[in-house]
Amino acid sequence: MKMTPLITSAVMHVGEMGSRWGFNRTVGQILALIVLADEPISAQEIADALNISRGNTSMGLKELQSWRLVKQHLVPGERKEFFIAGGDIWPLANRVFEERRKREIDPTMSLLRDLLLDTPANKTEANAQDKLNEIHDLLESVTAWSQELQNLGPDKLNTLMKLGSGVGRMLELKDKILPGKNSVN
Amino acid sequence: MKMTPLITSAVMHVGEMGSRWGFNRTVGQILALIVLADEPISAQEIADALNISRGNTSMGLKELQSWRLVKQHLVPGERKEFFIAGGDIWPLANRVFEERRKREIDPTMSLLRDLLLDTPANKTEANAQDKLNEIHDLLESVTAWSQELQNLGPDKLNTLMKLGSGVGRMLELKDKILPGKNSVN
DNA sequence: ATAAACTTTCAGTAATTTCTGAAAGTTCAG
DNA sequence: CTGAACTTTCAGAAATTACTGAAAGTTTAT
Repeated sequence: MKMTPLITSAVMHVGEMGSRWGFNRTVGQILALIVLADEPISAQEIADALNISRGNTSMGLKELQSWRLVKQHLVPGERKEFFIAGGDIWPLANRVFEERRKREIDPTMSLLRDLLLDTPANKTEANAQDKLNEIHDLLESVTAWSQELQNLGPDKLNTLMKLGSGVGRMLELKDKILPGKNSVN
Repeated sequence: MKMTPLITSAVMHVGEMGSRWGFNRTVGQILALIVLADEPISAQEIADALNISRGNTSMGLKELQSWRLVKQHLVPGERKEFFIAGGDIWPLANRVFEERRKREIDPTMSLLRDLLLDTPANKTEANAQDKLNEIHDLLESVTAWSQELQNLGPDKLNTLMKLGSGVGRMLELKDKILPGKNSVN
Protein backbone atom coordinates (compact mmCIF):
# COMPACT_ATOMS: atom_id res chain seq x y z
CA MET A 1 0.00 0.00 0.00
CA LYS A 2 1.49 3.27 -1.15
CA MET A 3 0.96 5.91 1.53
CA THR A 4 0.79 9.14 -0.40
CA PRO A 5 0.43 12.34 1.64
CA LEU A 6 -3.23 12.59 0.71
CA ILE A 7 -4.00 9.09 1.89
CA THR A 8 -1.85 9.50 4.97
CA SER A 9 -3.68 12.56 6.15
CA ALA A 10 -7.07 11.03 5.54
CA VAL A 11 -6.04 7.88 7.40
CA MET A 12 -4.62 9.83 10.32
CA HIS A 13 -7.71 11.95 10.55
CA VAL A 14 -10.09 9.02 10.65
CA GLY A 15 -7.84 7.55 13.30
CA GLU A 16 -8.14 10.67 15.43
CA MET A 17 -11.89 10.82 14.91
CA GLY A 18 -12.19 7.12 15.58
CA SER A 19 -12.94 7.39 19.26
CA ARG A 20 -15.76 9.81 18.55
CA TRP A 21 -17.19 7.42 15.99
CA GLY A 22 -17.25 4.45 18.30
CA PHE A 23 -13.94 2.72 17.73
CA ASN A 24 -10.32 3.40 18.58
CA ARG A 25 -7.49 5.06 16.75
CA THR A 26 -6.01 2.07 14.99
CA VAL A 27 -9.37 0.63 14.07
CA GLY A 28 -10.19 3.95 12.44
CA GLN A 29 -6.91 4.00 10.58
CA ILE A 30 -7.36 0.48 9.31
CA LEU A 31 -10.85 1.29 8.12
CA ALA A 32 -9.72 4.38 6.25
CA LEU A 33 -6.86 2.51 4.66
CA ILE A 34 -9.08 -0.26 3.39
CA VAL A 35 -11.80 2.05 2.15
CA LEU A 36 -9.38 4.26 0.28
CA ALA A 37 -7.26 1.48 -1.18
CA ASP A 38 -8.11 0.66 -4.76
CA GLU A 39 -7.07 -2.95 -4.29
CA PRO A 40 -7.47 -5.58 -1.56
CA ILE A 41 -4.75 -5.39 1.06
CA SER A 42 -3.32 -7.94 3.44
CA ALA A 43 -3.09 -7.70 7.20
CA GLN A 44 0.68 -7.49 6.97
CA GLU A 45 0.50 -4.59 4.55
CA ILE A 46 -1.82 -2.80 6.92
CA ALA A 47 0.48 -3.38 9.89
CA ASP A 48 3.43 -2.06 7.89
CA ALA A 49 1.61 0.95 6.48
CA LEU A 50 0.35 2.00 9.90
CA ASN A 51 3.36 0.90 11.94
CA ILE A 52 1.33 -1.17 14.32
CA SER A 53 1.83 -4.71 15.53
CA ARG A 54 0.46 -7.64 13.64
CA GLY A 55 -1.59 -8.62 16.68
CA ASN A 56 -3.26 -5.26 16.92
CA THR A 57 -4.04 -5.38 13.24
CA SER A 58 -5.71 -8.72 13.67
CA MET A 59 -7.90 -7.42 16.47
CA GLY A 60 -8.77 -4.29 14.55
CA LEU A 61 -9.82 -6.27 11.52
CA LYS A 62 -11.91 -8.52 13.67
CA GLU A 63 -13.75 -5.55 15.08
CA LEU A 64 -14.30 -3.99 11.67
CA GLN A 65 -15.69 -7.25 10.42
CA SER A 66 -18.08 -7.40 13.36
CA TRP A 67 -19.34 -3.99 12.29
CA ARG A 68 -19.53 -5.35 8.73
CA LEU A 69 -17.49 -2.43 7.50
CA VAL A 70 -14.78 -4.64 6.08
CA LYS A 71 -14.80 -8.12 4.64
CA GLN A 72 -12.34 -10.76 3.65
CA HIS A 73 -11.40 -11.22 0.06
CA LEU A 74 -9.62 -14.33 -1.11
CA VAL A 75 -7.10 -13.83 -3.84
CA PRO A 76 -6.68 -17.01 -5.88
CA GLY A 77 -3.27 -18.52 -5.51
CA GLU A 78 -2.44 -16.41 -2.43
CA ARG A 79 -2.25 -18.02 0.94
CA LYS A 80 -2.86 -14.95 3.07
CA GLU A 81 -6.11 -13.13 3.57
CA PHE A 82 -6.89 -9.85 1.91
CA PHE A 83 -9.41 -7.29 2.99
CA ILE A 84 -11.73 -4.92 1.21
CA ALA A 85 -14.41 -2.45 2.24
CA GLY A 86 -17.74 -3.99 3.22
CA GLY A 87 -19.59 -1.99 0.58
CA ASP A 88 -20.08 1.45 -0.89
CA ILE A 89 -20.02 4.58 1.21
CA TRP A 90 -23.76 4.77 1.79
CA PRO A 91 -24.23 1.28 3.17
CA LEU A 92 -21.09 1.66 5.24
CA ALA A 93 -22.40 4.85 6.80
CA ASN A 94 -25.66 3.09 7.44
CA ARG A 95 -23.94 0.30 9.27
CA VAL A 96 -22.01 2.67 11.48
CA PHE A 97 -25.27 4.38 12.25
CA GLU A 98 -27.09 1.14 13.01
CA GLU A 99 -24.30 -0.26 15.09
CA ARG A 100 -24.11 2.88 17.13
CA ARG A 101 -27.83 2.84 17.69
CA LYS A 102 -27.49 -0.66 19.06
CA ARG A 103 -24.79 0.40 21.45
CA GLU A 104 -26.01 3.84 22.38
CA ILE A 105 -29.76 3.60 22.46
CA ASP A 106 -31.00 0.04 22.79
CA PRO A 107 -29.53 -0.63 26.25
CA THR A 108 -31.05 2.59 27.53
CA MET A 109 -34.46 1.78 26.12
CA SER A 110 -34.33 -1.55 27.83
CA LEU A 111 -33.44 -0.05 31.20
CA LEU A 112 -36.09 2.63 30.85
CA ARG A 113 -38.77 0.05 30.20
CA ASP A 114 -37.77 -1.72 33.38
CA LEU A 115 -37.68 1.40 35.49
CA LEU A 116 -41.08 2.49 34.27
CA LEU A 117 -42.66 -0.70 35.57
CA ASP A 118 -41.99 0.23 39.19
CA THR A 119 -44.59 2.14 41.11
CA PRO A 120 -43.15 5.46 42.25
CA ALA A 121 -42.62 5.59 46.00
CA ASN A 122 -42.99 9.32 46.45
CA LYS A 123 -43.28 12.68 44.77
CA THR A 124 -39.62 12.80 43.76
CA GLU A 125 -39.75 9.39 42.18
CA ALA A 126 -42.99 10.16 40.41
CA ASN A 127 -41.39 13.20 38.88
CA ALA A 128 -38.30 11.27 37.89
CA GLN A 129 -40.45 8.64 36.28
CA ASP A 130 -42.25 11.26 34.24
CA LYS A 131 -38.95 12.44 32.86
CA LEU A 132 -37.82 8.91 32.17
CA ASN A 133 -41.05 8.31 30.35
CA GLU A 134 -40.49 11.35 28.17
CA ILE A 135 -37.02 10.12 27.36
CA HIS A 136 -38.33 6.70 26.56
CA ASP A 137 -40.93 8.05 24.15
CA LEU A 138 -38.40 10.26 22.48
CA LEU A 139 -35.95 7.45 21.93
CA GLU A 140 -38.71 5.22 20.72
CA SER A 141 -39.84 7.74 18.13
CA VAL A 142 -36.32 8.28 16.96
CA THR A 143 -35.48 4.63 16.58
CA ALA A 144 -38.77 3.81 14.90
CA TRP A 145 -38.22 6.64 12.51
CA SER A 146 -34.65 5.77 11.68
CA GLN A 147 -35.90 2.28 10.95
CA GLU A 148 -38.54 3.75 8.68
CA LEU A 149 -35.98 5.81 6.82
CA GLN A 150 -33.73 2.83 6.32
CA ASN A 151 -36.64 0.91 4.85
CA LEU A 152 -37.06 3.65 2.28
CA GLY A 153 -33.73 2.68 0.80
CA PRO A 154 -30.92 4.99 -0.28
CA ASP A 155 -32.65 6.42 -3.36
CA LYS A 156 -35.81 7.64 -1.71
CA LEU A 157 -33.87 8.69 1.31
CA ASN A 158 -31.72 10.83 -0.89
CA THR A 159 -34.78 12.31 -2.55
CA LEU A 160 -36.24 13.10 0.83
CA MET A 161 -33.04 14.70 2.02
CA LYS A 162 -32.69 16.79 -1.09
CA LEU A 163 -36.27 17.90 -0.71
CA GLY A 164 -35.06 20.27 1.96
CA SER A 165 -37.55 22.78 3.19
CA GLY A 166 -40.15 21.22 0.91
CA VAL A 167 -40.71 18.79 3.73
CA GLY A 168 -42.32 21.53 5.76
CA ARG A 169 -44.70 22.44 2.98
CA MET A 170 -45.59 18.83 2.41
CA LEU A 171 -46.45 18.38 6.03
CA GLU A 172 -48.88 21.24 5.87
CA LEU A 173 -50.72 19.47 3.09
CA LYS A 174 -50.42 16.03 4.57
CA ASP A 175 -54.05 15.63 5.61
CA LYS A 176 -55.31 16.36 2.13
CA ILE A 177 -52.86 13.92 0.63
CA LEU A 178 -53.35 11.05 3.03
CA PRO A 179 -56.92 11.48 4.22
CA GLY A 180 -57.16 8.04 5.82
CA LYS A 181 -54.13 8.57 8.00
CA ASN A 182 -54.60 9.33 11.70
CA SER A 183 -54.01 12.95 12.59
CA VAL A 184 -51.30 12.89 15.19
CA ASN A 185 -51.74 14.96 18.36
CA MET B 1 -30.87 14.90 46.91
CA LYS B 2 -32.60 11.70 47.90
CA MET B 3 -31.09 8.81 45.97
CA THR B 4 -33.94 6.32 45.69
CA PRO B 5 -33.16 3.00 43.97
CA LEU B 6 -34.99 4.14 40.86
CA ILE B 7 -32.99 7.31 40.57
CA THR B 8 -29.77 5.56 41.44
CA SER B 9 -30.08 3.03 38.69
CA ALA B 10 -30.99 5.64 36.12
CA VAL B 11 -28.05 7.78 37.19
CA MET B 12 -25.63 4.88 37.10
CA HIS B 13 -26.83 3.82 33.70
CA VAL B 14 -26.42 7.24 32.15
CA GLY B 15 -22.97 7.26 33.69
CA GLU B 16 -22.07 4.00 32.01
CA MET B 17 -23.51 5.14 28.70
CA GLY B 18 -21.82 8.49 29.05
CA SER B 19 -18.70 7.62 27.14
CA ARG B 20 -20.77 6.44 24.20
CA TRP B 21 -22.72 9.67 24.25
CA GLY B 22 -19.70 11.89 24.12
CA PHE B 23 -18.87 12.57 27.75
CA ASN B 24 -17.41 10.61 30.65
CA ARG B 25 -18.97 8.64 33.45
CA THR B 26 -19.25 11.33 36.07
CA VAL B 27 -20.46 13.92 33.61
CA GLY B 28 -23.21 11.50 32.64
CA GLN B 29 -24.13 10.88 36.23
CA ILE B 30 -24.27 14.55 37.04
CA LEU B 31 -26.48 15.18 34.04
CA ALA B 32 -28.90 12.42 34.97
CA LEU B 33 -29.06 13.61 38.53
CA ILE B 34 -29.88 17.14 37.54
CA VAL B 35 -32.43 16.17 34.92
CA LEU B 36 -34.24 13.82 37.26
CA ALA B 37 -34.18 16.08 40.30
CA ASP B 38 -37.39 17.94 40.85
CA GLU B 39 -35.57 20.83 42.48
CA PRO B 40 -32.34 22.73 41.84
CA ILE B 41 -29.31 21.07 43.44
CA SER B 42 -25.98 22.43 44.57
CA ALA B 43 -22.54 21.25 43.52
CA GLN B 44 -21.91 19.95 47.00
CA GLU B 45 -25.09 17.90 46.96
CA ILE B 46 -24.05 16.40 43.65
CA ALA B 47 -20.59 15.52 44.93
CA ASP B 48 -22.12 13.88 47.98
CA ALA B 49 -24.81 12.00 46.10
CA LEU B 50 -22.33 10.61 43.59
CA ASN B 51 -19.37 10.19 45.93
CA ILE B 52 -17.04 12.18 43.76
CA SER B 53 -14.67 14.98 44.63
CA ARG B 54 -15.80 18.53 44.67
CA GLY B 55 -13.19 19.35 42.01
CA ASN B 56 -14.46 16.73 39.63
CA THR B 57 -17.98 17.98 40.15
CA SER B 58 -16.94 21.46 39.24
CA MET B 59 -15.33 20.29 36.02
CA GLY B 60 -18.31 18.16 35.12
CA LEU B 61 -20.70 21.03 35.63
CA LYS B 62 -18.52 23.22 33.51
CA GLU B 63 -18.65 20.74 30.68
CA LEU B 64 -22.39 20.28 30.94
CA GLN B 65 -22.83 24.01 30.81
CA SER B 66 -20.69 24.19 27.69
CA TRP B 67 -23.06 21.69 26.11
CA ARG B 68 -25.93 23.85 27.40
CA LEU B 69 -27.50 20.81 29.01
CA VAL B 70 -27.42 22.34 32.45
CA LYS B 71 -27.65 25.87 33.68
CA GLN B 72 -27.10 27.79 36.86
CA HIS B 73 -30.02 28.76 38.97
CA LEU B 74 -29.68 31.34 41.68
CA VAL B 75 -31.71 30.75 44.79
CA PRO B 76 -32.47 34.04 46.57
CA GLY B 77 -30.81 34.24 49.95
CA GLU B 78 -28.45 31.35 49.20
CA ARG B 79 -24.80 32.00 48.66
CA LYS B 80 -23.97 28.85 46.74
CA GLU B 81 -24.88 28.06 43.16
CA PHE B 82 -27.65 25.67 42.22
CA PHE B 83 -28.09 23.83 38.97
CA ILE B 84 -31.05 22.77 36.89
CA ALA B 85 -31.56 21.10 33.53
CA GLY B 86 -31.01 23.32 30.51
CA GLY B 87 -34.52 22.69 29.23
CA ASP B 88 -37.06 19.99 28.46
CA ILE B 89 -36.11 16.61 27.13
CA TRP B 90 -36.56 17.45 23.47
CA PRO B 91 -34.32 20.50 23.37
CA LEU B 92 -31.77 18.69 25.51
CA ALA B 93 -31.65 15.79 23.07
CA ASN B 94 -31.32 18.29 20.28
CA ARG B 95 -28.32 19.88 21.89
CA VAL B 96 -26.57 16.60 22.42
CA PHE B 97 -27.20 15.85 18.78
CA GLU B 98 -25.96 19.22 17.60
CA GLU B 99 -22.91 19.17 19.80
CA ARG B 100 -21.97 15.75 18.60
CA ARG B 101 -22.36 16.84 15.02
CA LYS B 102 -19.93 19.65 15.68
CA ARG B 103 -17.39 17.27 17.15
CA GLU B 104 -17.90 14.26 14.93
CA ILE B 105 -18.69 15.66 11.52
CA ASP B 106 -17.59 19.23 11.11
CA PRO B 107 -13.83 18.60 11.51
CA THR B 108 -14.03 15.82 8.96
CA MET B 109 -15.91 17.97 6.47
CA SER B 110 -13.27 20.59 6.82
CA LEU B 111 -10.42 18.17 6.20
CA LEU B 112 -12.22 16.60 3.26
CA ARG B 113 -12.68 19.96 1.61
CA ASP B 114 -8.96 20.56 1.90
CA LEU B 115 -7.97 17.17 0.59
CA LEU B 116 -10.26 17.51 -2.38
CA LEU B 117 -8.47 20.66 -3.50
CA ASP B 118 -5.27 18.78 -4.29
CA THR B 119 -4.72 17.39 -7.74
CA PRO B 120 -4.34 13.62 -7.55
CA ALA B 121 -0.80 12.47 -8.28
CA ASN B 122 -1.66 9.06 -9.67
CA LYS B 123 -4.32 6.44 -10.18
CA THR B 124 -4.39 5.41 -6.50
CA GLU B 125 -4.82 8.97 -5.33
CA ALA B 126 -7.47 9.67 -7.91
CA ASN B 127 -9.43 6.70 -6.65
CA ALA B 128 -8.99 7.74 -3.04
CA GLN B 129 -10.17 11.21 -3.88
CA ASP B 130 -13.30 9.82 -5.49
CA LYS B 131 -14.13 8.01 -2.30
CA LEU B 132 -13.40 11.07 -0.21
CA ASN B 133 -15.66 13.04 -2.44
CA GLU B 134 -18.49 10.56 -1.94
CA ILE B 135 -18.01 10.78 1.79
CA HIS B 136 -18.01 14.53 1.65
CA ASP B 137 -21.27 14.65 -0.27
CA LEU B 138 -22.87 12.19 2.08
CA LEU B 139 -21.90 14.15 5.16
CA GLU B 140 -23.00 17.35 3.53
CA SER B 141 -26.46 15.95 2.75
CA VAL B 142 -26.83 14.61 6.23
CA THR B 143 -25.85 17.82 7.96
CA ALA B 144 -27.97 19.95 5.67
CA TRP B 145 -30.92 17.72 6.31
CA SER B 146 -30.53 17.61 10.04
CA GLN B 147 -30.45 21.39 9.91
CA GLU B 148 -33.64 21.34 7.92
CA LEU B 149 -35.34 19.08 10.42
CA GLN B 150 -34.33 21.28 13.30
CA ASN B 151 -35.83 24.24 11.52
CA LEU B 152 -39.14 22.42 11.39
CA GLY B 153 -39.36 22.68 15.15
CA PRO B 154 -40.35 19.94 17.56
CA ASP B 155 -44.06 19.82 16.67
CA LYS B 156 -43.73 19.26 12.96
CA LEU B 157 -40.76 17.02 13.51
CA ASN B 158 -42.89 14.91 15.75
CA THR B 159 -45.65 14.80 13.17
CA LEU B 160 -43.17 13.77 10.52
CA MET B 161 -41.73 11.06 12.71
CA LYS B 162 -45.11 9.68 13.65
CA LEU B 163 -46.05 9.65 9.99
CA GLY B 164 -44.02 6.48 9.70
CA SER B 165 -44.33 4.62 6.45
CA GLY B 166 -46.58 7.38 5.20
CA VAL B 167 -43.38 9.15 4.27
CA GLY B 168 -42.79 6.64 1.51
CA ARG B 169 -46.25 7.14 0.07
CA MET B 170 -45.89 10.89 0.26
CA LEU B 171 -42.67 10.77 -1.66
CA GLU B 172 -44.36 8.88 -4.45
CA LEU B 173 -46.89 11.65 -4.77
CA LYS B 174 -44.45 14.45 -4.26
CA ASP B 175 -44.35 15.68 -7.85
CA LYS B 176 -48.10 16.11 -7.96
CA ILE B 177 -48.09 17.97 -4.70
CA LEU B 178 -45.17 20.28 -5.31
CA PRO B 179 -45.19 20.71 -9.07
CA GLY B 180 -42.71 23.57 -9.13
CA LYS B 181 -40.07 21.69 -7.16
CA ASN B 182 -37.07 20.30 -9.03
CA SER B 183 -37.26 16.57 -9.58
CA VAL B 184 -34.16 15.17 -7.93
CA ASN B 185 -32.26 12.49 -9.85
C1' DA C 1 3.53 -36.64 9.49
C1' DT C 2 6.19 -32.28 8.81
C1' DA C 3 6.94 -27.83 7.90
C1' DA C 4 6.02 -23.42 6.02
C1' DA C 5 3.01 -19.57 5.92
C1' DC C 6 0.04 -17.56 7.79
C1' DT C 7 -3.61 -15.86 11.87
C1' DT C 8 -5.19 -15.32 16.62
C1' DT C 9 -4.79 -14.89 21.49
C1' DC C 10 -3.53 -12.84 25.62
C1' DA C 11 -0.39 -11.48 29.59
C1' DG C 12 2.11 -7.75 30.43
C1' DT C 13 3.29 -2.93 29.29
C1' DA C 14 2.40 1.58 27.56
C1' DA C 15 -0.55 5.38 26.64
C1' DT C 16 -4.47 7.90 27.68
C1' DT C 17 -8.16 9.48 30.30
C1' DT C 18 -10.30 10.55 34.49
C1' DC C 19 -10.31 11.79 39.35
C1' DT C 20 -8.66 13.68 43.71
C1' DG C 21 -7.65 17.09 46.92
C1' DA C 22 -4.85 20.80 48.27
C1' DA C 23 -4.00 25.40 46.97
C1' DA C 24 -5.43 29.48 44.76
C1' DG C 25 -9.26 32.30 43.39
C1' DT C 26 -13.76 34.76 44.03
C1' DT C 27 -17.53 36.98 46.31
C1' DC C 28 -19.78 39.01 49.83
C1' DA C 29 -21.13 40.38 54.75
C1' DG C 30 -19.76 42.97 58.37
C1' DC D 1 -9.88 45.27 55.10
C1' DT D 2 -10.91 40.53 56.94
C1' DG D 3 -12.62 36.24 56.99
C1' DA D 4 -16.20 32.96 55.90
C1' DA D 5 -18.35 30.51 52.27
C1' DC D 6 -18.06 29.18 48.41
C1' DT D 7 -15.78 27.82 43.36
C1' DT D 8 -12.02 26.71 40.21
C1' DT D 9 -7.60 24.99 38.85
C1' DC D 10 -4.19 21.74 38.17
C1' DA D 11 -0.28 18.47 39.44
C1' DG D 12 -0.03 14.05 40.49
C1' DA D 13 -2.43 9.43 41.38
C1' DA D 14 -5.66 6.06 39.95
C1' DA D 15 -8.37 3.82 36.61
C1' DT D 16 -9.17 2.58 32.10
C1' DT D 17 -8.11 1.49 27.50
C1' DA D 18 -5.05 0.24 23.78
C1' DC D 19 -0.86 -2.05 22.04
C1' DT D 20 2.96 -5.26 21.63
C1' DG D 21 5.07 -9.46 20.67
C1' DA D 22 5.84 -14.09 21.85
C1' DA D 23 3.42 -18.30 22.01
C1' DA D 24 -0.28 -21.08 20.46
C1' DG D 25 -3.39 -22.13 16.77
C1' DT D 26 -4.73 -23.03 11.85
C1' DT D 27 -4.31 -24.25 7.14
C1' DT D 28 -2.22 -26.04 3.18
C1' DA D 29 1.41 -28.19 0.47
C1' DT D 30 4.40 -31.93 0.06
